[in-house]
Amino acid sequence: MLKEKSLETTELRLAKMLKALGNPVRFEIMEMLANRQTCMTYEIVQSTPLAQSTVSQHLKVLREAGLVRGEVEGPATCYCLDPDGVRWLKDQIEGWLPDCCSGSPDA
Amino acid sequence: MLKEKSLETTELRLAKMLKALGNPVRFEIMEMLANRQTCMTYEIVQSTPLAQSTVSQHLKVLREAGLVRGEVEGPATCYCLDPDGVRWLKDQIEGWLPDCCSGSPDA
DNA sequence: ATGCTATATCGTAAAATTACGATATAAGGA
DNA sequence: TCCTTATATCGTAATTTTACGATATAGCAT
Repeated sequence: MLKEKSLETTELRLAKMLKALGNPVRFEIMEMLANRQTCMTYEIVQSTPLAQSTVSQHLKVLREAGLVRGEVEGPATCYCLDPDGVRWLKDQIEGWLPDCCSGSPDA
Repeated sequence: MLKEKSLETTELRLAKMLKALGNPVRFEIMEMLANRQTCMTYEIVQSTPLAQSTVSQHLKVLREAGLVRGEVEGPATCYCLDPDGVRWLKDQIEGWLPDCCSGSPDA
């Protein structure tokens, strides 16, 4: 019974991550962080045509999904990918594969 | 230059997949297919409170994203995950990790 | 305290997505 | 041919998401 509860929690967490990544702006932010390792919020804002408040909201969604981390650094905030979250996501998707637990032949 | 074009294509494909997975109904369909290996369309319809036309549209989105395959089987259609697409998705997400190309220490 | 910079939150209009019923298509069987 | 079954597509109403400006919060100077 406890197992089932945590399965549900796993599903919810996964669905939340995927929903966060389903938006093109948030996807671009993830790509940017993957390429640049870290970014100040204002750098992310500058890389888009959007208002600062909009980007801030998107960052919040990514944060709450466990995909990025924001560390306050003086008056600004430094964002980076959350490697644990991303790795977890990767593992979950891998778990969808029928042959996930045996060796992968040629991929 | 050709490389950049294909990078863009990669990004677009990835964004499309994630967008497809960002919807809770489509996510549930993926989970169902991952658990059951294959499903007839009407089985998927029965597993939701939604109209047949709605489910059909969701399946189309998943198909066009390269996440599922539908094979016509007599008068019905048999759906299953597209292992190539799912594996590709997993690899792309793995590529976001900073240590993706070295050995993973303890994960 | 005042002012400046960087972010976050709130309320709301605009845009996009979703779900539906109706209708079309396609494969078999009588 | 005419039904029946299973699925797909179309047009549109309803819901959800997004983007914005305005405003609040927080840190750090002067």
